[in-house]
Amino acid sequence: MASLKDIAKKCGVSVATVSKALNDQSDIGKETKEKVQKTAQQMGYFPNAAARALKTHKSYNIGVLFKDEAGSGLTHEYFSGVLNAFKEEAESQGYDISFINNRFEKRELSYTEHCKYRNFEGVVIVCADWNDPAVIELLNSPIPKTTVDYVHQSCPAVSSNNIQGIEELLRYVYRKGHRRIAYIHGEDFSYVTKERVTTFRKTAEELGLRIPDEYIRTAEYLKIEGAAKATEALLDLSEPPTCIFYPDDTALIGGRNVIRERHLRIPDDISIVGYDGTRMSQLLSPRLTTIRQDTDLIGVEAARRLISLIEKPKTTLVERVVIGGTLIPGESVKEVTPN
Amino acid sequence: MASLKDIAKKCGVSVATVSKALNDQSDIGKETKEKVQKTAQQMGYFPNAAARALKTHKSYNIGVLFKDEAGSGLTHEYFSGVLNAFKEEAESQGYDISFINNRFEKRELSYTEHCKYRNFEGVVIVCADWNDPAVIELLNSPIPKTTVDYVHQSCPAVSSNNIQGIEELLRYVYRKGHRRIAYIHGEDFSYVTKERVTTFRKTAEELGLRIPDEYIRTAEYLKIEGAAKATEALLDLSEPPTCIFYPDDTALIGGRNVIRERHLRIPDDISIVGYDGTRMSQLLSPRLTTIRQDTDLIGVEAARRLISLIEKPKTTLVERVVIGGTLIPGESVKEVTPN
DNA sequence: TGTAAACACGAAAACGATTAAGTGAGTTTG
DNA sequence: CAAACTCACTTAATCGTTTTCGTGTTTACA
Repeated sequence: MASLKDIAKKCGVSVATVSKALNDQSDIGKETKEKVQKTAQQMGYFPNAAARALKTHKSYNIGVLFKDEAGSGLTHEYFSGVLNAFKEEAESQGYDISFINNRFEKRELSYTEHCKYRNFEGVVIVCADWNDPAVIELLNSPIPKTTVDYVHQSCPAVSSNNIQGIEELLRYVYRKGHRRIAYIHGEDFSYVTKERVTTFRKTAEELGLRIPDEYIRTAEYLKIEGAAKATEALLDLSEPPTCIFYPDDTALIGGRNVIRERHLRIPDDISIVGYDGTRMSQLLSPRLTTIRQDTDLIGVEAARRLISLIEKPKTTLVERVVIGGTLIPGESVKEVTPN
Repeated sequence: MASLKDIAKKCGVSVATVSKALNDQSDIGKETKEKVQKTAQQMGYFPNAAARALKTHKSYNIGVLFKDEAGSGLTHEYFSGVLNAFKEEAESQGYDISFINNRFEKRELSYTEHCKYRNFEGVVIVCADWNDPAVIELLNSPIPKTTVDYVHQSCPAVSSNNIQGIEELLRYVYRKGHRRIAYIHGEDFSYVTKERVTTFRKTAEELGLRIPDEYIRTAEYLKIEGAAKATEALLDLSEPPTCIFYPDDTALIGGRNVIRERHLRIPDDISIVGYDGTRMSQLLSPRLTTIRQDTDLIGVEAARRLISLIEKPKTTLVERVVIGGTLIPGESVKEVTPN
């Protein structure tokens, strides 16, 4: 409400002086500066964001691209966890968070245009269709940006360490004595899937495991049907696995249901492991063995990188940041004697 | 990038003319208007949000207060579902969404101040500590606002219909033949709990059910421990219930685990019902009998009310809007013969 | 003591838009 | 045919900041 003008009047100085005093500039007398600052405090002054943004082209506003499709966005624990951490960190550094969209008045706007319209200083793409031309345009735009769980040459990327995660998980299961281990993985085209599958194969080799082709199957992330089907197929094999890896904790439920229907006990008859460390995974009984992705750290790191890119573009590295996950032992993997 | 000035230059008219032409004002010749609009289109013009906000005091920006404490905020399916729907609806009406916080540069700002600073036109409070003085200040501020799941005299409130939900659930269970029905409800101080418990008691009376006091127990929302404990107590009764109501789908898991540990089968030995209709509830086996809260409709309705309040403050009713839930039969309640 | 540098502040333009008021040309009207 | 209107457009002020440049006063130094 109170503006620089009001403060200026009250202090008997010019608007320029007030502005400088509040911005702690050098060419202001100590006394005046203090007086102005005190008055501003008393009047409950804070700058008008619009005016400041107009003049300085700094909005202290960060845009978040967050497309919620088929329950894999905002309402999904992993992404919303990342967003929440991102928000906290960005806010603590003085930035506000807004959602990017592609609408403006009655017509459409590209994401990039929307960002310019709102003077976003940077953008984090947490969850999006990476093949969408509008997203690609945004990636190629000069706006500072950071991606989560997707690597693009134009900007820093923060993602969880799938290599370490899968390797750790597989070695853990191996130590528990399992040798017949199946992997139901997510969609083939996904970057994440590729990393995980490659690592799975490589680690298996290192351990001297022979993984038959029919042990490696595909099922959609976050959907139970595919995992259920794949589980059926695995259980129907003449030599079924003793342990099954699932794409994520949610898809795992599909397999878990099938196993229960067949009156097999987890982990006595068959062991299972998930991925994500969702809240749910630890509520179930037996608790899931899974990898907790560190959504907090991912979010915080993404925010730090982005803000660094905004504030010191020259010295900020465009690199991939990989955040390690944590193995949660749970109770869904049984100790067996290797056969 | 392109400003009114650029368009003006290109069209050989004044800035004012361009502004009017684009805002479809009346005192502009048809030809000029078309020419300007076409040029603007070609140049990829869109207004500068900051400049416009500065001049008009309209930011087309809505603030969301969303405090994530102990996993009950952004990362919770119910609230994030509401937020997502709110976002969609608000965006489709030309508003953008930002998060409210209480930080500004190095110091703190109240929520109200933050809203003024950012020129938010309205505020939706989705999830907050309603006893926090800062929240109360915001509620009492003149900023247009809407609350979700909390009723305050100052603004429209959108909430799910707990009365209908509990009544429907209880009548359903009754029809299935259950007579010994226990209710583990959420924290006593909560508005939602009060409504639900009152309704439970009233409906029970209407059905001629006698609910012993030890059948009504308290456990925290969204936490499994309390529900687990309460379940133990219920199962230890000399005459245990045949069906247990839980505060929500998540807390229910606590009870479910206890039941499984005791080698009781759901629903054959005991029936259970949840509340919320979370994704998880339908993944479990057996699928939960629960009430799906219509987060989509709640979000959309909250957005509509708020925007209506912003755009036509005189004619918008400050009333409570109650959104009905949907009974999801699931498989966790068994048909029994009443005893 | 004279000159230069340092200091403290103000005037004014600018950011990009909106809008009330003004202006000149053409049109209507009595 | 002069007065009164319309129409279509321009001028200029304004929103609240920031920032460049200018100016007057004080201090420093030779």
